[in-house]
Amino acid sequence: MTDKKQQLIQTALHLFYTKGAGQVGINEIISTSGVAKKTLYAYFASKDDLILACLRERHDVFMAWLCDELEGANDIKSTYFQLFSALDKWFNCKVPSLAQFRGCFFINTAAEFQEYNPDITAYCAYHKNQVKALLNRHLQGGSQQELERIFTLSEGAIVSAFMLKNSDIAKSFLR
Amino acid sequence: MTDKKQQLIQTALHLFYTKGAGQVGINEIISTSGVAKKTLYAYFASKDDLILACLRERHDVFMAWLCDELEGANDIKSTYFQLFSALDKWFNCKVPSLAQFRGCFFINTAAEFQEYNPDITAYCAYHKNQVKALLNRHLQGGSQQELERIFTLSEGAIVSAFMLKNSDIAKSFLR
DNA sequence: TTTAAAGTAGACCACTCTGTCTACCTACAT
DNA sequence: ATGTAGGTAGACAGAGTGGTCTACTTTAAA
Repeated sequence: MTDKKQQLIQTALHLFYTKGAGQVGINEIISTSGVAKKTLYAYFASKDDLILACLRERHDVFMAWLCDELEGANDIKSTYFQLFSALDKWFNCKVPSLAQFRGCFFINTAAEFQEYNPDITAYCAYHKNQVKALLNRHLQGGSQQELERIFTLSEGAIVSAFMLKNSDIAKSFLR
Repeated sequence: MTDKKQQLIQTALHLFYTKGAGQVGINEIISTSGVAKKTLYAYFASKDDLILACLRERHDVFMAWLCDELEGANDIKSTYFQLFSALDKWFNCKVPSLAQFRGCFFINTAAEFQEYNPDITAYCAYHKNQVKALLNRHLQGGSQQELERIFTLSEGAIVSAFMLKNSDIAKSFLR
């Protein structure tokens, strides 16, 4: 992984996440990153290809963070508590690696691309399934219903925190 | 409200909802609706203005439907049951007035526009608050926590049904 | 010192987009 | 009958898009 490639991914991810992938043009990415357009197209076949790379990058960072936050949780109660404690930190911008909270990058991107680019929406779905699988690993012996409930509640919290600018919503599930 | 104006709103809403507002151009709207471009700009100041009109239209239709579905619910249990029964019908495309399920129009649109157009995101937030207020009216005497829980769970269900193409998710909260 | 790989700057192409404008066409009330 | 309001068709401007290409520069290994 070259220096320039990483530089492009970092810059693009930041812009895509804060403004929405559709609102950010290639020219903005190259001028912000200071990398030439030719170099961008040497590493990425298209803008969509770059978006996919950003989704993968975000997925890796997000999963690493969430894995860490859920460490040690081994039943419904502890998983539930640690999950919403983690979300609360995220919503209140206390997790530097996730950048300033602007909702879920995958939900936002999937909403923009709908079925225009199936690869992108498929990757967004993949991410959500991975999160769900991680939760399932911690809910040892928990029912499928419990998993569905905790996952869906966290999805709703992310969306609500973003749309209603209610960054303290996760707290209401901690009591 | 003129004939042509309604025609434009209906056509635009359908296209915006199924493809995403950003993916639909003015030219597609006029050619699909059979209304001249000049007429469109006689009724709407800009594309964003038309999007706002579509959000308002969708809000009216959606609230009328939800109001109806929640009729008679007067405690936590009945509200919860009627809400998720309604969502299940929506997800499985059994509500003609809401058109084929493609997630929440307001969440999708807010995700696309982020802060690029504050009027649009503000209206999307307004819609969610109205839904929440409606639920609150049915949860007579219910705690704020119960309201937050049921609202957030339904938001999560809408997002999950769309992203994971899991149209039966609402059923798992009925048992 | 030479050579090749990797990068830069930015002109350029073909296309799309929103929004404006001209020219013409009804329908109908006065 | 004529004027007016409301409509159509579509050319057009101006800005912006993703992506390609040429020409030049830097870097570093052989």
